[in-house]
Amino acid sequence: MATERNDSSVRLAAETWESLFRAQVAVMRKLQAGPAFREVAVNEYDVLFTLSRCPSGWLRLNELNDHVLLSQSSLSRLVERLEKRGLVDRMPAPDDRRGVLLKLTEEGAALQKEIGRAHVRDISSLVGPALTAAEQKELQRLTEKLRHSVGARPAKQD
Amino acid sequence: MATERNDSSVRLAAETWESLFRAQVAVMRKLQAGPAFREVAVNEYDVLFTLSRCPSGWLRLNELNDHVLLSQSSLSRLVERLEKRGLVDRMPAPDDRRGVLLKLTEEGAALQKEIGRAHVRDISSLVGPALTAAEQKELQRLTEKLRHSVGARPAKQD
DNA sequence: CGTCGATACATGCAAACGCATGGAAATCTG
DNA sequence: CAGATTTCCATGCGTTTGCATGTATCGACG
Repeated sequence: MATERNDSSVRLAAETWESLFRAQVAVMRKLQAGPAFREVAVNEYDVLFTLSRCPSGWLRLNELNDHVLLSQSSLSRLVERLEKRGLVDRMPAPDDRRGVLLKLTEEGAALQKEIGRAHVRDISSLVGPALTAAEQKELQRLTEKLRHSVGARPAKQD
Repeated sequence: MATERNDSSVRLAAETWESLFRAQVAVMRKLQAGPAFREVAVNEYDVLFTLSRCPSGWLRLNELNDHVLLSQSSLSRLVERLEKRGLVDRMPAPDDRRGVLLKLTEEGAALQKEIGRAHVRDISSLVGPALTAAEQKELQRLTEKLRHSVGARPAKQD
């Protein structure tokens, strides 16, 4: 019975998603317009950011692809560009010779920090005035819960 | 003092945004993979959807652009494609001859409904199990609040 | 050990995108 | 009302993206 859903609950889920999506669009639009994304595109920064948050420093291309809204081939070429710009280093994975490990270069880490600072400031100036601290915490909790539930699910039955 | 923000509040806002963004990515990834978006891309469906929700039926290209995360030129060409496929009608705006009015054709409206149904089902199967009804309502409230606050703001000072 | 399917990444190619710009119409200014 | 400025949409052009496919490696199985 948990999987059975009536009209109103289906409608609620759809409206919730649409609201989340539109909010994301609205915020993203402002962020993109800011000066922080002159040098690197949003997807590129996203990759740099994800690499910067990786504890070991090295990350598989594969795993990176789970965090970014890009196809495998596009990510492959995006990383290729970042490498040519000297922002990331590549290395064949030691335990799986199909795999590729990625790591920020010094320059890449520096650029990420620099853009990250401006980025965070922009975000704060958008989100800060919109929601109280408690509301932000609650929004964070709900979106994390949503993400984990969605990510854990093994896709949808065909 | 309302505009002054300390480190922890800046960090909270950034973490909140990242969580929202990642949740959006996770859900969008699943939605894109579904069979609903074989015929039309997400951006294209978004346009059809927005037009379907327009009370008068006709919508300015200009206003449409506020809802979609696309540049003006890309939207222009996207609409051009939809027109060639017979999904939307164009018409010069009567009161402003620079403007263009858009409306779904019968076929476009039918396609939007068909895809919309599948889309809503997919969303429900992702969001429904993740959050309780109360949580979904709260998430909707918070994201709406965020969107309105961000949208109302006249962009950022340069 | 050899074969077969699955997985990880790269690449050819057409489609879609953003930036810069163009032209036409509206609006502002003196 | 003439000229300057702004707004709205279209278009040229180089870049980025996704799909389909290719190549190499891994893991499973007889």
